[in-house]
Amino acid sequence: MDMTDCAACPLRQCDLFTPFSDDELDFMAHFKSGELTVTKGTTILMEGSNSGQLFTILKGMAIRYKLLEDGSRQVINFAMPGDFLGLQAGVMGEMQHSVEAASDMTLCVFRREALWDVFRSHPSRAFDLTWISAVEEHFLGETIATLGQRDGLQRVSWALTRLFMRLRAVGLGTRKSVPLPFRQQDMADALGLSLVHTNKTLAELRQQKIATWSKGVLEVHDFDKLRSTGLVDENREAKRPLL
Amino acid sequence: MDMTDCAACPLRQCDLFTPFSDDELDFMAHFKSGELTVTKGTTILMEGSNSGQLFTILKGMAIRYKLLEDGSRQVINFAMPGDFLGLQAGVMGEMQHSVEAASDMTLCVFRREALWDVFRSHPSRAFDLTWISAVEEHFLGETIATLGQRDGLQRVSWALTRLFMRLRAVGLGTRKSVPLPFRQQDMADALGLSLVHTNKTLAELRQQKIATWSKGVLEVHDFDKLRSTGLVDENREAKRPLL
DNA sequence: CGCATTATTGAAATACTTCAAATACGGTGG
DNA sequence: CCACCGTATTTGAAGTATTTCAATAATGCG
Repeated sequence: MDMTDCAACPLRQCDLFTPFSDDELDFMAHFKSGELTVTKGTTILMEGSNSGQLFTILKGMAIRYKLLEDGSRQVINFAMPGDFLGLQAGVMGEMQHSVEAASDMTLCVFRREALWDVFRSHPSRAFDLTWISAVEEHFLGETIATLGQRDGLQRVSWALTRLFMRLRAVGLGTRKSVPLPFRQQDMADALGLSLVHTNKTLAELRQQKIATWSKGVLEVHDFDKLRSTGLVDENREAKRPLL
Repeated sequence: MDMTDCAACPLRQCDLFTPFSDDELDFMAHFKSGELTVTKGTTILMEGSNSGQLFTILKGMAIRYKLLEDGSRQVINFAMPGDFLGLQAGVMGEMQHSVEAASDMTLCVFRREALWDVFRSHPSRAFDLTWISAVEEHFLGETIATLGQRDGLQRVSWALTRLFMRLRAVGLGTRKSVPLPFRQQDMADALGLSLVHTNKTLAELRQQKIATWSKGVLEVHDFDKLRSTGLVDENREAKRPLL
């Protein structure tokens, strides 16, 4: 099988993540049951379903979202390489949101039953799982603060700043640009803004030579301006575990 | 010491929570290091701090919030009896939000080091911790959807519905009313609305004889109307673990 | 009783939405 | 390689929910 060896996993190199011990590495290789390749548009996990699998994103990006009763869609966040998918169904028995591939993707697949083994036999990795969950909570809290307290320009700047920082941290793009394969509609649904307003706000950032997002690529011309407009604080992201 | 025995803990009776096995009960009693009583207004946990303690709320309610760079405040959510506080600092090493008592409270206190014991020696309880974290994530996702997609009346109705359901589930209040010791400003900061608009929206719910929130008590006159206005679906809350 | 905090109400200002239509883009088949 | 079609982006203009400003009334605490 043409499967990336965990030992050779490029994500391990990113200093966004805490390093693996040899033991942990062994276990991950055992935990891993395969690799999945999906094309843009594929639904990876479905709200209400109880997938038998858990994933870590190796390549590509995805959209986590909820559909509301009235047909509108809320994008919860954007998932990137290194992100873990399916933990909710793993512990609660049911996904609370759907996940759709925004680009072609490669995913590391774990059997759900293996989750029990983690808790029974690898307490430090179980701890890491909870850690990952706590990190997720932290970002959701920040999102709530953004939707609740910031205006359109601040929201868009916040989102672009965070995406840029995260993508750079996993080694994507160049010094001032990163791939960003979403539609403006996705961004609008993430920020609770209308498509039209999102578009006009992006136009303003472009016109002010702060950032340009076009054809799937985000170019940041003035990072500090973008960051301060989005009210994102300067200090670097804390390390977190990778599964 | 005048401390509630875990075996006698009234929260265990609520069918919102999964039942305890005798083993689990034993462990919890061991895990518990004391009880804390605080008065309204006390800051229990502080953003950026690394508290040595974890808590389960036994009595009273609290506000989880973040202060933003520009001075505004976002209330992340309201914490009620049965909620677990401090897990973020426990695993990530630092709180990402503050927690302040909205009424006089009684808290069950756990030593932070005990968290390690849980993962090392009690895998099923460790699993529950992750479960609790996943439940938290679920609610934050729902909050994001509310702030992003719903208008003022829907937001207020959503919040009152959830609070009412949750408080009833932990045995508080009567059939149609529950204690709700927050200020309108707290609700406004939670929903991303101005105080004035929140007030006018509450006035409308009152005038329409749907719900009245006054002097720390929420009376729900037409639950189904409130629920449907807030676009909350009918199915009952899934059980979750209690720590 | 008096003071500080919280709730209430009216009116003006505005950020954002909705509607509508034009333009650009990307992929497909001829 | 070009023509075509569906999807995504862009722009203008009118409408509206919500904010902000400002002032009064009620509540609760020492």
